[in-house]
Amino acid sequence: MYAEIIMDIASEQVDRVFTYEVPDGMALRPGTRVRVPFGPREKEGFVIRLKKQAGYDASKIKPVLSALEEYPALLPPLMDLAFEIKSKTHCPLCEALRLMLPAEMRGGRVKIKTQPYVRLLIPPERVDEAISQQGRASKRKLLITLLSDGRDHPLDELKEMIRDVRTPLNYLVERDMAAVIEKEALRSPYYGHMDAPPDPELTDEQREALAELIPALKKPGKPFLLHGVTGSGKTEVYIRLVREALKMGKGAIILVPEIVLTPQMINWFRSRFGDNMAVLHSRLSPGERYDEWRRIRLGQARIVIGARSAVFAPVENLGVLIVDEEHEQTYLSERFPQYDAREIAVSRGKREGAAVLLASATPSIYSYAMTRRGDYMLIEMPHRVMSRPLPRIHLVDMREELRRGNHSMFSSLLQQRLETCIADGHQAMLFINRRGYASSVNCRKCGETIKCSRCDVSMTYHSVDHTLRCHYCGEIRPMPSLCPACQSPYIRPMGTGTQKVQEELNRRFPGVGVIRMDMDTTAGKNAHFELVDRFRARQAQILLGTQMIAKGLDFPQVTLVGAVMADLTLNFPDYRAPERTFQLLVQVAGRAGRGEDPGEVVIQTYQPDHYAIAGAATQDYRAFFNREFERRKSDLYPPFTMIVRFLCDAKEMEAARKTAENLREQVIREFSGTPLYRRILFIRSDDAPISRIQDRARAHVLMKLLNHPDTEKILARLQEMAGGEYPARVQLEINPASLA
DNA sequence: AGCACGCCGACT
DNA sequence: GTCGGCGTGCTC
Repeated sequence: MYAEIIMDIASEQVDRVFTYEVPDGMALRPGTRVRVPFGPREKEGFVIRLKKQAGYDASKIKPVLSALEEYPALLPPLMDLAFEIKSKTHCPLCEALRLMLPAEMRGGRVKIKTQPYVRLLIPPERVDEAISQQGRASKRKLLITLLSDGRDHPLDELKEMIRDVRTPLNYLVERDMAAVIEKEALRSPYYGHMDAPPDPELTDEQREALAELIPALKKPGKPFLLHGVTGSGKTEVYIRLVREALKMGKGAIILVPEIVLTPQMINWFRSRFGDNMAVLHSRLSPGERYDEWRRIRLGQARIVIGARSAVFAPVENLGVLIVDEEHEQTYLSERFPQYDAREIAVSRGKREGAAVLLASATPSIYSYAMTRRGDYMLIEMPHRVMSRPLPRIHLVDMREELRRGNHSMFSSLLQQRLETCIADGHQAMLFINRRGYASSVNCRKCGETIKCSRCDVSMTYHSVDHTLRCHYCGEIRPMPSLCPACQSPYIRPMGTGTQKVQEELNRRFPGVGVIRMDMDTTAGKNAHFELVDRFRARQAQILLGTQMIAKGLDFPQVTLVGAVMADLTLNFPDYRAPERTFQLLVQVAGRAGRGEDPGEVVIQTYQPDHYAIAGAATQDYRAFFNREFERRKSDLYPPFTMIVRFLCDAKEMEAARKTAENLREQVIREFSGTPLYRRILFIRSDDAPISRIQDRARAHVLMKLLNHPDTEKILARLQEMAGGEYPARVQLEINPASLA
């Protein structure tokens, strides 16, 4: 018996099968990971296929050394999916296969899950003496007493019994009276069972949605797009659908955009499904991730909730794949191979006969367009649960405010509504999509803008520590007092960010608690949860933040939501700017009025007539879609075309530019005069909009290709070109999330 | 990806 | 005369 093996080496040069002999008695199946001799070394590889005939010079064939697991790590349908990804993105097969496994599984260093335990080092006969020596340090006495039973105690357990146990423990550890040791954890990482709340009564809309969805578990057809307004109870639909799948003995995968943003959803699922559920996301420790993956692979957990990469979770007999907030950018992988988790979900669902449900309050233009073409089935839930009204939305024209002499960042309406909200004891959320204090620092004399020395972007002023920061590379510099170019003292911060809004709030509403949530205040591992908890516990009346507060959060006490500068995203140089603006504003508005009291939203803008902003104010998705769809068609943007680019980066701009120019010429030379050339609507090479990031110069070749079956051939060739040798590093991006 | 083999400059 | 630069080429 022989096995065709792909080496676990990410290189095009070994991206082909190698034939090995399977020793007698070794049970191998396709998908099993193996250790094999490869050249002078040993390597890991994947069994792709078994065969009777070697089909290769028998004297050169070596035997498989061992299987790395007793079960195939790759399920057959996921292997097929890897082949599909390879053919779509033209990456080595090994790279596609790696997506299916937790990273820590590779390289032979399978981590063993450990947990800190505390052990007392004082001999039993001297314990009493030690206790009496602690004087009035009651926590130390208690700790020694607890540990004196001779057992090792889990640190977590001690933390629950003694508040701030770290202090007495450090004291004992420093004096060699106790030690913290890592032991293999025997429990699954679960916090025990949670009481399931009673099932809520379904609304008519939820019932109708389920009536369409549940039959698809038995007889899958086209993917579904569920368009349900914020607060319409989509999560309950997911739960019922998953429960039906379980009843049929099938598994489920639920993708969420960012785990930290959806703790509530996780809790809901955990309380309903308990240990039958696994969670996969980047904040798990490597050991936890591996354990969760194994629980799924071995069938102990049939339900998976996770971020993007969970679409590859090894669930057998998959019944349903759900993509929550399907319009989110996070479903596009930014690393290579670049994949779109939504596309994978659709493909995997079709391959494995599972129902696919994409859902959002603000569907992506792409997915909604698919329902118009009849490729996806549309389900609508236009009303909130408990007949709660959608919040009332006010648009404020900030140009008008300026004309009336109000030069501040708060319109008189927002100011007045904030006052009322605070006086009524309610809570408010303020949203501004820029962190820091100001967008840039400019000199009023010479016009100089202070830029980062390593990136071609203006630096942002941070008032807390009076520094300038680059949001691309993290460089921090003190704020200068003189213009670096002309030495004049007339430099000052321009624009508005979260910090400046906070300062203004403190001035206008002295004594009112403000919590600011942005990248700067959520750096720590749990900072995000702590801030959310503090706001929920009403320790502050105003939550101020960037887009991280726009989504998923559910604070019943919030009655007022303000978008301080709604135009910020609209002015991004990106064809998706209107789509993003609309989505963000609708999501932000959806944070208001989720409890008993009705909500109110104030959107401040300089472009109240823009269809993205006016559309968000009326919450009319369909009208927005129709308008945006027409614009995409007339301006030739996706989904009618594909935006493709070679991104070239190098130490020197000259190398990046030369590479880009070379690639552009190659493309033209290759296709001009062929029928394929008509598919290339546009090609040009240029410095990238951000021409330097982290001290790498960036140039690109931007192309627009007409969507057509032929286009595949062009992409395949472009992919090959990207793999060539150039003075700069080259990456081919297809419909990238950003063109920066 | 490694790691060999392989053909040209500065050292004992 | 030898050590070593890293340019092509192979790994079942």
